[in-house]
Amino acid sequence: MADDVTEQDSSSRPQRSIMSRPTMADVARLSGVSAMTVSRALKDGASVSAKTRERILDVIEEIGYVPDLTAGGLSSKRSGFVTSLIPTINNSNFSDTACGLTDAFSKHGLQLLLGYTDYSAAREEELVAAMLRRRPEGMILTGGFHTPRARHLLDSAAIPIIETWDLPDNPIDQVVGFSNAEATGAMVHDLYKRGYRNIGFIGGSSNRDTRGADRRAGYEIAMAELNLGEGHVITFGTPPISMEQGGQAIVQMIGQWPEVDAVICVSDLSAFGVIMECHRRGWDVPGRIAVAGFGDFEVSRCCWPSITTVSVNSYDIGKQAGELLLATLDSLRSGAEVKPATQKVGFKVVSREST
Amino acid sequence: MADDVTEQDSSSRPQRSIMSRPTMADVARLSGVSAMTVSRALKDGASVSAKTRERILDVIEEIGYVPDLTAGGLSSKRSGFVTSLIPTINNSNFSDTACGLTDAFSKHGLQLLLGYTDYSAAREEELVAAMLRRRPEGMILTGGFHTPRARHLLDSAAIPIIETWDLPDNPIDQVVGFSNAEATGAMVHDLYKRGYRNIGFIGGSSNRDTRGADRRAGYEIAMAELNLGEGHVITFGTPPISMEQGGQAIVQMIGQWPEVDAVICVSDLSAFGVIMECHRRGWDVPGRIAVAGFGDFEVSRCCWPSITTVSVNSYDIGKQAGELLLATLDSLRSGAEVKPATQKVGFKVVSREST
DNA sequence: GCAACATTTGTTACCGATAACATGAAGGCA
DNA sequence: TGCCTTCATGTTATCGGTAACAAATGTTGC
Repeated sequence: MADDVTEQDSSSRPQRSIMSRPTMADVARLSGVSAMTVSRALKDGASVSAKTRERILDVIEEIGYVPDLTAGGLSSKRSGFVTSLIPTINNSNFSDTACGLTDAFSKHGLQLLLGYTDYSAAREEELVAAMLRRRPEGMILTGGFHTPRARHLLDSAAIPIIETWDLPDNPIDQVVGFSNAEATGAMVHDLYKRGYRNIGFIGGSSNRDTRGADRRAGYEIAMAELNLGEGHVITFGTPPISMEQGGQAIVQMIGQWPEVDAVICVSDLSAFGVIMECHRRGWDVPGRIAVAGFGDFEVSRCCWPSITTVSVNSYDIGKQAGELLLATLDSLRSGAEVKPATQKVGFKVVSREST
Repeated sequence: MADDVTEQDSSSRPQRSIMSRPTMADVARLSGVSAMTVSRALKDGASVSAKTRERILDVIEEIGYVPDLTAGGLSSKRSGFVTSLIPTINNSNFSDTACGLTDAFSKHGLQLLLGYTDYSAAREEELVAAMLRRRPEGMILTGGFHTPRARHLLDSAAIPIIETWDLPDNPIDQVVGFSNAEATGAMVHDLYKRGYRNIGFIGGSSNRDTRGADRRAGYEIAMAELNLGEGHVITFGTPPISMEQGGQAIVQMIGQWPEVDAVICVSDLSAFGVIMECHRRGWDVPGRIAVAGFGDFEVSRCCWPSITTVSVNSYDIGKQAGELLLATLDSLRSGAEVKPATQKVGFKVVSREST
C-alpha cells in the first residue's frame, strides 16, 4: 500500500480567512427596516409587503447572510432537531429507517440528529444525555431496552418518544414496531409447512442485541408449539452481526447435529455467511440444508441461491415513526390530548430459493 | 403481510406531561451561588472550590438539570457541531467514514451532524445551506465536485473544509483522499500481470457518481498504457450502485464481447452481483471470467469465491479527516497559520479467489 | 501583621434571533 | 368625514447560557 503522505502546498492555495459573518441586524440596516421585519420576510406566512420582502432578499443574497438557527431556536424554544438512536449505521435495515425518518422530517423543517449505540445500553444512555442537551423536539429509539437512568432522563425530558423495531412490554411513550419473536415464529411455521422437521437456529451469544434474543425466543416457542423438540441453537460472538460468524456457526451446527435440515439465522447477513460456507464445502442449499435469514437485505435478493427471509419494511418504520412524531408535536402544540399509541408494522415471510 | 394496526391504549399508559425544564438559574438559586459559578462547575479546568462544585452537582442531580447547548453555543460562539455530507448512509464505505469521524470528534466534545446527498450535487447544495445555519465549526465533504453556489456558500462560511475520498484538482481547502483513477489503474495492471488480456469494465452510466467516473477513466488510461485496446465498458443505471445491476451488466458484457476474460466492477456490490449471476448461469469464476471489485466490502471477504478488490481504509479516511480538522481548529484558535494540505491515504489491491 | 499574590465568586453585558405587544398607514363603510 | 378594521412595521424583552472584568476571600512569606 502506498504510504500515507501529506503535502504542504501553501503556494497553490491561499489561506482562507476567518471573519465574522453578517447577522440579521446587518441585513436590517442595509435594507432600511428593523430586524423583526427581516425575520418575518424569512418566515413564510408572515405579513410583509412584497416589495419590502424583495428588497430584503436582495440584500441577503448580496451579503451572503445565513440565518443562525441556534439563536432562533433559543428564542422560539424550538430547536428544529429530532434525535434518532440506532444500533449501528452499518446495517442497512437501520440506515433505511434513518432515511425514512429524514424524509418524513425534512419537509417540515426538522433536522435529524443521528447517533449510534453500538448495541450498548450504556452507550445509549450516554447518547441520550448528550442529545438532550440539544433540546430535541422528539426522540426515536431502537428497541425497548434502556438503562434505568436513560429512562429517567427521557421521562424528565418531557418530549415525545417513539420506540421502534420492537413491541416493548413497558413502553416509554409511543411505539412503531413489530414482534421479533412472532416474526421468527412465522418462519419456523413456514419451514414446517415445507416439510422441514429438524430446524436449527443460529444467533448471537450476547443479549446486547435484544431483538436477536427475541428472535431466538420466538424460535424456541414455535418449536415447542410444533412439538419439534428443544431445537438446536448455535450462538456466536457479540453484535454487530457479521457474515463470517454465520460461516463458522454452520460448520459447528452440522458437526454437532448432522440431522439438521434447515437453519434460521438471526439475520440475513449470517444466513449469507452460512450459504457461502456451504458452497465452499459442497453442501447443497437447500438440498443438504435449507437456510433462512431475517431482514430482507439486498444481499439476500441477489445471492444465489436467493435467501428466504422475514421482510420488514425498514424504511417505512422510519417514515411511520416520523409521521407519528410530527402528528404528536402538532397535537401538543394545539393543546390537544395525545394518547400513547402502538403502531404495529407488518412483516412477511418471503420464500426464495434457499428453502 | 399482517396489516398495519394502531392500538389506542390510553388506559395502560398515562399521558406524559410536558412542562418546562430547570435552567442554570434554578441550579444557582438552589445551590446558593451565581449562575456563573454553576457554569464553571460544569466546565472542567475552571476554578471552583471542591465543596462548592459538589454542592452544585448534587443539586443538578436532584432536579435533573440538563444544560442547554443551544444557549451555550450562542454565547460562546462555538456550536460544537461538525457537519459531514456523504452520498448515502446505505453504503458501508461511507458509513465507516462517518464512524471514523464520530470517533475522532466525540472525545473532543464535538458532535457530528450527518447528511446524505443521494449522489446529487443539487441536494448537496441544499444540505450545505441547511447545515451552515447550525454554524458548524467545520465541514467534511465527500468528493471534489460541488455546485458553484455550494462552493460560494462554503467559501463565505469561513470554516475549515475537508474534501475526502478523492483528490480534487481544485480543492476548496484541505483534502484527505486518494486517486480513484490511479487505484483502478493499479487493478488493471494487477490483472495484466496475472495474464488477463481482455479486461472489461462495469460501471454506472451516470456521471453523478464522480468517483465512479474517475474509476472508469483510470481503467481506460491503464488499458491504453498496456496497449490492451479501447477496452469493453458496460454501463447501467444511476447511483446508488446496486448488486442487481452487476448481474444484468455481466450478461450484456458476455453477450457483446465473449472474449472478455476479466471484468473490473466500479464497486464490490456490482462485482458480487456479477459473481452470483455467473453461478446461476454456470460460468466459472475465475475460470470462465475473473471478477474484481472496489471498496473491500464485507461481502467480498465472505463471498465464495472471495472477491479481489481495491481496499481503502474507509474508517481511517474519517479518522484522519477528523483529526486534521481538530488540528486545524486548534491552530486557528491559537492564531497560528494554517496551510491547506492534501493527505493522501493509501489503497491496496487485494487479490482473492475471484481472479 | 501586612503586603503581594492566587483562588474563588459575583456582576454586567451580550450572543442573534423571535414572541408579544404597540404603533402607524391604508382601506371600507355608514 | 369619521370611525373601525386590516395590514405592515417597529419596539422591547427575553430565550439560557458564557466572556470579560470586578470584587472578595484565602494563602504565603518575611
